Amino acid sequence: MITQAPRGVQDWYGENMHRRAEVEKIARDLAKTYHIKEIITPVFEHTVLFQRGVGETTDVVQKEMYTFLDKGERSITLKPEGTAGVMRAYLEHNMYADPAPTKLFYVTPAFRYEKPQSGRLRQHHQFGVEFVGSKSPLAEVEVITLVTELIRRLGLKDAKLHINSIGCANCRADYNRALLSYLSQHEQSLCPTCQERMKKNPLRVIDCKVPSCQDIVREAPRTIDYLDEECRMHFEELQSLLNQLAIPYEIDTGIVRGLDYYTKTVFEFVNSEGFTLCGGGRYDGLIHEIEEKQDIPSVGFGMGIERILYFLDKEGVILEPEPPVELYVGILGAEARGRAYQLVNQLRFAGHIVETDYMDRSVKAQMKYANKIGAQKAVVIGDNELESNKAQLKDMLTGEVREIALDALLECL
RNA sequence: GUGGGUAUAGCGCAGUUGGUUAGCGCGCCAGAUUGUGGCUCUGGAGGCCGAGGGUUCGAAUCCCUCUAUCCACCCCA
Repeated sequence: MITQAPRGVQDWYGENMHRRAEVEKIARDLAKTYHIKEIITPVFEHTVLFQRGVGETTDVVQKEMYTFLDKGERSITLKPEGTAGVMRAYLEHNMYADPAPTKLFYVTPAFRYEKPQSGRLRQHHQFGVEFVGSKSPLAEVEVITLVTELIRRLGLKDAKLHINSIGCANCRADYNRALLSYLSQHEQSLCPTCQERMKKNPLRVIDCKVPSCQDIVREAPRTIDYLDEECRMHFEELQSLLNQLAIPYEIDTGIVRGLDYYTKTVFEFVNSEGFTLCGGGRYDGLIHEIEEKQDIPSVGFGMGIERILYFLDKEGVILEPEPPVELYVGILGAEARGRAYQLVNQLRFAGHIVETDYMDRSVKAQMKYANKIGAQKAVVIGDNELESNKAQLKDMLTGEVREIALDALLECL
């Protein structure tokens, strides 16, 4: 039992660890070209931050958070998503006093108490961006172009941008009234969960995948028809910018997103089977939820790294492989050990990937090992080599051997 | 949260209607003359058959419970 990790969490090692590191590297490198700065916030926060930020009525807050009392009787929660903590840090460190906008990216674990299945874990990892301080649709465009390019660099082909506008608090009141009155006409035909949703958060009914509910939803009032003048203009401008940038998109009035903080723009990248690769949108009300005296607009998105790896795998995308061992240095005899090892480290310090023997293996076994770890070249260092300053450098791919001066080994790599 | 499948060596799998020391492939370690890999051959290590209980003379095999894991739904990332 103690050799088994808790349910829904996994270790990262070997090939999978390398693939994750590659994805993160591609994301980081791209973010930096946008002049977006990295931020790391704590793994846990005060519970109230998520209750207020993510929203009391969401599933995430209601039943999926890892919440506990610490020894000082404070209610603490492991972060279930990346945005709230970043916004807290933004306010705590008065980043609104810096020249606006503030552009931040993060790579973070996130914790949700859910039943694990493929593409769904209790600890997962997100790469995300928060663009704080701009109400311009160019902020959405910035985030969307970044994701578009990220998906391109990762090599994912099967991804389409879907956008929608769910309006602001002002439009929402009108819309909810219209939606509720429509839904109540069809209440009997809705699935039981949707009948529940009607009472708590009618917007969620839109997301339902039950065919009978989808039939009803198809005719339901749409958020974009209830936008006020400002929200409508905003959405139109966004589309115009996307058109100018030749970024293909589709308006999908079905996107509502699962977190309460979204306003105006919401977007998702989905594959042909309808699975979400990543999602985001605008949340102009979030900062106000955390600190009432502030009212600062923001846009962001989050991408699940595990999910990206899953889709990469599915599409058969091959990422940059781990660099191979350039040279294996075999050691022959205890007398040569110290000086051979010194040579190994000299090459390493010069930037080369070098491996050697720690197992006191025979030369034959060492060559076998060099072959198994995929070393490109191999050389055996014994007393003879150290005395004569000459060694046999073997190309492990072709089997060719050539004699080289030992102190010129560096130049042969 | 609801429903279904699975659990035998590091990995992938066999294991008859319950029957004695639980196998195979790959991998790992060692050897096939003295200082050079890949191919081949030989040998070796490695399993409380997921855990606990029950039925039985006898359980990897049948039954129950638990745990883990996978899949679908829900939700999401």
